[in-house]
Amino acid sequence: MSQWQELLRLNLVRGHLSHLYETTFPRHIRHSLCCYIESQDWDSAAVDECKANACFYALMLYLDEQKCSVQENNVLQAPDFPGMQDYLLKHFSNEPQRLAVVLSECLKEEKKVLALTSEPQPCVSPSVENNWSKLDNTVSDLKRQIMELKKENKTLEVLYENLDYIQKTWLDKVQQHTGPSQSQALNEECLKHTNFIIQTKQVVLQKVMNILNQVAHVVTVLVGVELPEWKRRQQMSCIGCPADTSLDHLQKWFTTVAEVLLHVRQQVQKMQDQDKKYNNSDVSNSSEAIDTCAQSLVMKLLTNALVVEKQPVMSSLLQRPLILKAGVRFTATVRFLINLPEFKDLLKVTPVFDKDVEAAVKGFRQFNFVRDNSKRLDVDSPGGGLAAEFAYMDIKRKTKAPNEQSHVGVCEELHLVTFVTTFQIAGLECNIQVSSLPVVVISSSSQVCSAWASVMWWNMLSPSEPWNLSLFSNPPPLSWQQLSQVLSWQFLAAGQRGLDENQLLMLRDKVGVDPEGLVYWSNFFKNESAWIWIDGILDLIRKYLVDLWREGHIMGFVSRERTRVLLQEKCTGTFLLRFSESSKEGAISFSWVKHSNGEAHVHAVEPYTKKELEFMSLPDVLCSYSVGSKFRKPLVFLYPDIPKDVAFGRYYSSDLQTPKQGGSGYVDRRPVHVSLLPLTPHSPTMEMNAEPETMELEQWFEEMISDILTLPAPP
Amino acid sequence: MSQWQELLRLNLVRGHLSHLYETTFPRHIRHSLCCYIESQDWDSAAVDECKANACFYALMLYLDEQKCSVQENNVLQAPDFPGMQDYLLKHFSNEPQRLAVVLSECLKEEKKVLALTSEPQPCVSPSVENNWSKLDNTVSDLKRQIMELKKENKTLEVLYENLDYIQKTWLDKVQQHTGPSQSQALNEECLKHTNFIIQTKQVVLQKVMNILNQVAHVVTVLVGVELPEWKRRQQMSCIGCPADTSLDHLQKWFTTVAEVLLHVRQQVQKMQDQDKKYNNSDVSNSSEAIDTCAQSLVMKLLTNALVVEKQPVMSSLLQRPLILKAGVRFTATVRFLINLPEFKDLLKVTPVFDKDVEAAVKGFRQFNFVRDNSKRLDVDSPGGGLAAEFAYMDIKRKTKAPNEQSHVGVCEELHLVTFVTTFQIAGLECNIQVSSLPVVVISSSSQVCSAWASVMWWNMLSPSEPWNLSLFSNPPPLSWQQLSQVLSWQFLAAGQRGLDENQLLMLRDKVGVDPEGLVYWSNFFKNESAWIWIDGILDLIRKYLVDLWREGHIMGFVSRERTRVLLQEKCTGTFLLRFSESSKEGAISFSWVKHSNGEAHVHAVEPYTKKELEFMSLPDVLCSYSVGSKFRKPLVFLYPDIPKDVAFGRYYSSDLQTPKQGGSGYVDRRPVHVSLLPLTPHSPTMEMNAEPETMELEQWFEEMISDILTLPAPP
DNA sequence: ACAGTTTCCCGTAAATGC
DNA sequence: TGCATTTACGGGAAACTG
Repeated sequence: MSQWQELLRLNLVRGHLSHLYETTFPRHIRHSLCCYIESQDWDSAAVDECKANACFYALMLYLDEQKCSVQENNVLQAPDFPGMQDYLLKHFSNEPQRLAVVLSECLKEEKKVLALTSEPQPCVSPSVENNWSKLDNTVSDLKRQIMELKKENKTLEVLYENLDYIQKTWLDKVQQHTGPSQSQALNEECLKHTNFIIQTKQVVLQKVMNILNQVAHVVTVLVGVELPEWKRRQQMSCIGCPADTSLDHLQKWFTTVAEVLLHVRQQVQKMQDQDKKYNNSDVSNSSEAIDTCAQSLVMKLLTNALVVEKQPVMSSLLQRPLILKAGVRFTATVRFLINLPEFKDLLKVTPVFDKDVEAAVKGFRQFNFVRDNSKRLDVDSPGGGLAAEFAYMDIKRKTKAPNEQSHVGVCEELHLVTFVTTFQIAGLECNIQVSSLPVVVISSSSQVCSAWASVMWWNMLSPSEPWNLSLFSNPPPLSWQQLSQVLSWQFLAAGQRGLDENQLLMLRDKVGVDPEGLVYWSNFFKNESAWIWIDGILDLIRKYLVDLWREGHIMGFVSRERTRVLLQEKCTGTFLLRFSESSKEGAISFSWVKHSNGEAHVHAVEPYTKKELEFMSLPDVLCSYSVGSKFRKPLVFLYPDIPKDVAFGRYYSSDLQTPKQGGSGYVDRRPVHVSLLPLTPHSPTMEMNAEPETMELEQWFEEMISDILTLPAPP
Repeated sequence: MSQWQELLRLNLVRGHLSHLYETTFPRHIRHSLCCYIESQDWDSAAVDECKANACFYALMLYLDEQKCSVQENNVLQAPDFPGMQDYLLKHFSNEPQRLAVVLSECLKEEKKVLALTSEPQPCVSPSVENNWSKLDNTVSDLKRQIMELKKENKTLEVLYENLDYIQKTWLDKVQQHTGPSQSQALNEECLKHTNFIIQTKQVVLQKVMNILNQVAHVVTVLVGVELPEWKRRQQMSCIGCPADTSLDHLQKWFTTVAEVLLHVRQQVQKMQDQDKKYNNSDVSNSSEAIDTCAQSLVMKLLTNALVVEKQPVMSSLLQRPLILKAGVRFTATVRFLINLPEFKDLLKVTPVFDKDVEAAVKGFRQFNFVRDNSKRLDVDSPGGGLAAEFAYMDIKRKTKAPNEQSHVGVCEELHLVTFVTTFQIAGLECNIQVSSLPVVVISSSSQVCSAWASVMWWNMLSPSEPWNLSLFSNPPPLSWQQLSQVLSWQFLAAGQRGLDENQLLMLRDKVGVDPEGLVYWSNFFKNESAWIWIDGILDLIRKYLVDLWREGHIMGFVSRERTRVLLQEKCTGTFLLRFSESSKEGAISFSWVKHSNGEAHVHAVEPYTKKELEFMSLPDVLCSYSVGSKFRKPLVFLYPDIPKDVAFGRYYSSDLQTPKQGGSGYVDRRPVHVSLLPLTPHSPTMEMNAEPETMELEQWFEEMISDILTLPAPP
């Protein structure tokens, strides 16, 4: 199977990948030519113009062939090869290398997605899928069984009724109108029938018990395995893990099993009624035991059926759930997994803040909801399940209690939103509730960074209920393994690409890992912390560098020293992008190498801050950056050897070379960033700030000559 | 009298002028050398380096002379001529022309301030000052009179007592121990005394009436002229007029007159008491009439003594009072002009929103204060008067009434803050109140612009109470005369410089003035209005251009056409700064002239917005702006002929030519704005974007040669 | 549909508490 | 005093509402 087909099979062409094919390369071409594309070595072609040309023309040839082969068959049903060829010629014939870069990139991204999926971690693995289809089968089989049983029971009922009718209407008549022997025969016949019925009933009861046993097992699996696993997946998803948090399967299983159980109880009830009606007491006991059993299973299912489908989240911080700001609205969705008509509009759910939590004891601040947020679970259109979105919740701090004296910071306090409901169904009184994951309550958006550190830390540490809300009064360490995982997710969430080995190694040094591979909360988050620095960079990426980060053009986390080592072996003009280690606000710099007099000099530009990138995108900076009074361009190849314009060209704003004549009558202008190179450390300091690089004279004469040649002749 | 002395006499060296001498030139030098400085032609020197040098050395010589002449007298009491010389040498010996520019500028500014003051408008004119000293005299004379009268009354009282004592103790004794004739003589003597007393009393009463008459006149002047005039000055000051709003004089007059009146009443009371005591009823009538008269004068004074010293203003919009935002705190100060000990802590003042205003009738929105803002008037330290600052007021909108349906916009609704107080003094029950000027209530800061338009318009139109709060349901027009005045004030407030004739002419065209010289509210403020555009520019000046605007380097309001006309007669490289007419957000552009092939081409750069100036100050832009691939600098002289660096040099940031080596290890960089000049309209369009200006080749060769010569020699 | 108006809320700065 | 936390509010945008 081709890589593409595998992706399609697992339904992985979505999100980031889907976006990639919306913006950089037509998905339909990737689809139609999947095998051919995967057979070519785009990676080499991306860095070798000759190879790129060769690949491009090979592709054109291939398309020619396809066109021919199609014409022999049916033109209409075949892929639109001529269209594809047109597209490729139009977009890439002038720069085949860009095609190579794009396709190499796409294939790499696909591989990455496939790799992610096959990781055993909290993503859905094939073995899980296997379990799921087994459960699917089991559950549908249970439904089939109960439906059959229902039919049998119906038959039984008919038999009963017939027998009863016969006994009641004919037995007397026969006795009156015929002899006792015939009456005796009839009686015996009836008795035979009765016995048959009783036997059948025993069989049916046996079947019911059989079903119940199976149901009990399924319920155990659902409540004990599948639901906790979903909750863990949701938990990980909250902190950025690309996990499947769909409730479709669970809802189907819960619904069907509940349906089966309700049917069971209904049938048992019927049989008990029959028994009463016909004064059979022989089976009552066992049927009652069955009902009790069914009832307890129903209760088990019901009490676990209420789930927080979407954890509390503020609309402005969708990527960072579980952070609530006092006085600002947040949203949460609750779903009842048993989607049966009898529950429609039955459940009125009320959110309660810190229900049963003895806040005062812990010394936490206390909050409550400002208004009544109760909602009835109604059928939501897309999924068709019973859900309610609590969209206008906000909390307010209670006037401070005197003993409210916490020894943890506000972002280390953990609170709960609990959803409570009470209802009757099938004679059962239900009081059920479900809590959100612990939330952090802040009062200013400047605390989001700290709050998110808590959320990540806590969720990595606490895989299952019951939660320890005082975890941060003595926070356990996290293994670097775990921390690097969650950090990578942050970058995946912010910039659609995680962190690679080298980047993580650099971060490992920054964060401070103890010899046992553990990271301590105080090191990670408290003063001078690595996290504040990382979060600044995440924000930088989110706002200004998504494209470049997604495409992997930002090495980013690489030390100054390593930058020097990497660059000095490359040719003059090679550069790389790295995040400033000194700025807490998130800033990006570039370093480039210049060889002169046999020495390699690596320079780094003053980092660009968010404020500056607001004005001029990084690609534009890279495009126009100049050095010295002659405005030479020192940036040529993105490390290792990608021509600058190949990597960033598509993100340049309309070029300076073609001034727009917008009719406004104004002369267009653009900012260009210029540096005077400082004197290189090894050369003796000169008095004047003359151009320190003597090599330049030669280069400059070349430029001059070429400029003179291209100038229009003087009149 | 020298210009400087005139300024000092009128106490005009404050505000903008004072600031000027804090930042650009030492005030003490200006002061000590005032006549000499005013005798030189700095204006010519500012644009002629030779003259500037000459002036500088002449000044040095003058100082030398002064030094010598001083040494003959007393060194300690003379101005510090050596210090001045040191200062001037240190700061200007390298650039005498800058001294000329600075002094020329200063003298111009001084002239401007003098001119402003002598305008008849709402500023304090000499004739007014004259009136004030007259009032001063009248009032102190009144006080002198009443004090004298008090003494006389005291004497009178002693006489009375003596007489009484004699009559009561001696008359009987004399009758008993001596003969009736002696008794008769004594009786006659007493009668004579009594008559004398009665006569004296008449005279005193006459004097009292005389005083009262004078007081009545003063009260009429105070309440009818001075107070309304102060209120009008305050009103104009609110909308930017540089008027004197000090209450010192009024407070002094009110206080003294009230004191006089209270003394009058006290004395009259005393006399009435005497009359009662000694059973004289002959003067009672007239003294009672006097008291009634005094009482009514006191009441007239009291009811007018409460004033809003500082109109309601939000702390974040100090330059724009009378705009209140619901839910945001604002401040107002109330003063009681009668600063007598008996009023201390007596007045509890309560602010009420829209008191007695039938809001519902007009359909205006209704508001009220959130908390009780009552305050007692206490002695404020600086002025020593009775005042209270209401600092934490904020208002909230009432739940909307059903008939609340206004046909004017929210910024056209006018509301009042009324300050109410009730107290007893000298047996009088007083209910007095004073209202602020009408305020505009907004709900979002985006409405400030519109609200300020209303405030300006309204205050220009309504010189005195009673206010018409529904003025905007049918807003009268404003004369261009008035509007241009208030517009100029806005620029004075925002950038410490008003608008000149030419700028106003350009604005006149923008605003749209009808043939009768009237401007209509709907034209000025409503859709596509001039005001929104102007306000954007005010904001631009306030935030980024105060210095340049203050110094008059921004022509600003000048049409594109006029720019062309002005510039084409100047030499290549002459430029001027003008505000973009197309941007509603406030943006500034520069236009420059270039002569080539005998034709003058005037170019204008794409305007710079606030967002861009946030990054790079306009002087830096002007300094670094370059054109073409060779980065030529097209800006040389600020119109008419000020060298660029003379005008803007002191505002350049640290120069690109001297890269800072901050030890950070990063290469410093700076943005430079670059344009490719479009092809000039008259030359035929060329295919490639080669340099269109052929003149450049020659210039470029020159540059090249000079560059080669200054390069370090190759190794 | 739409404009005038209000609400919402981030991000920063200042105030407050501890 | 210094830090942690909360409050204030401009400014931009979304939401409301006639």
